[in-house]
Amino acid sequence: MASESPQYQVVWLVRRLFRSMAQIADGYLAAHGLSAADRAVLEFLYPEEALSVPEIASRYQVSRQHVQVTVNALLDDGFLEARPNPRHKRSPLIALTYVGRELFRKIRVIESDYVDALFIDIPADDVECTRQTLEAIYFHNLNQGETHEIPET
Amino acid sequence: MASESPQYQVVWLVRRLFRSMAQIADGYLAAHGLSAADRAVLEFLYPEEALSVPEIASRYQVSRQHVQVTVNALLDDGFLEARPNPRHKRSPLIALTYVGRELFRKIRVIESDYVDALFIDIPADDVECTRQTLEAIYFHNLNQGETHEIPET
DNA sequence: GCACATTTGACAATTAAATTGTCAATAGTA
DNA sequence: TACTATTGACAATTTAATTGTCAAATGTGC
Repeated sequence: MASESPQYQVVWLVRRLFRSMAQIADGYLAAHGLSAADRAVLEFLYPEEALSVPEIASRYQVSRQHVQVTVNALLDDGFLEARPNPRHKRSPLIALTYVGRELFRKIRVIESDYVDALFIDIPADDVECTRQTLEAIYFHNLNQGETHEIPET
Repeated sequence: MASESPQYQVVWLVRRLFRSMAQIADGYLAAHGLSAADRAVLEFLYPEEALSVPEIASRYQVSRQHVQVTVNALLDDGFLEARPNPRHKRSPLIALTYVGRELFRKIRVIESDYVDALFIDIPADDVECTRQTLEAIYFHNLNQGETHEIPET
């Protein structure tokens, strides 16, 4: 790694960071009966978003069918509810229930403890610089690959 | 996302970036008959590293058995070779063959094109700041979770 | 309105990455 | 030398996700 360009090292770190963060996340998510896919769906709907299944799928960049299964399970668990969709009579809008919103809030509290520990000695300026850089790369990356709707940051 | 702390946004971006980068990588890797796991193993050994399977597993943070299968396939393909291990007579050191090294070099050329495009308008200072920040977080993350050997950056 | 291509939800089969479990052989170690 | 731990091989399982298919319903062009 010593000889790699700083750009490549950033990419390398994103890959490794994702893996080790995912490993930690799996732990506390499993403790609440959730998978990473469940968490992603809840996040897209938090706090007050109402989206159809195909809309969630295009944001999450996974197949419609996979999101459908995930959403159906979360509906059964009472974390999500289906509301009439003014734009598509067949495809209801999916939104968090009160219970689902509280669940995700609890997840986020757990996560903010981890995140705080992670960033404990990083100056605010560096965090902001990193945020902007990654955001710029993220948009570039989207344009290289498939385009899809982007949540506002 | 508008209301999230910049720290949380960095974590969010790492997750999303990983996903969309992995999607692009899968394309050119599959074109060379490789999986992401194959690539990871080649990367750990590139250019001249010689590690036993259990050592690779602990760096890659996946199960020994999974790495074994991956390594065995790459041995069959002629991209890796087994060398006698002075420290463990049972567990050979795995290293790249000439063909394997050239293959990974080719992969890296493809990747550097993507990486260059990604960072095209990012100032060098910002890249360096991002690199340092992610590296610091990566080390924090490791200390929170399971400890393992870390490749020098 | 009416015909038609598209979208959607449900269901099934499949793929791929990875984990877990087991076991015999062998290696390091007390 | 005896004993515990590590290793490679193999198998079964888990999980996330894709792909394919279909009928019903929907939106759209005319």
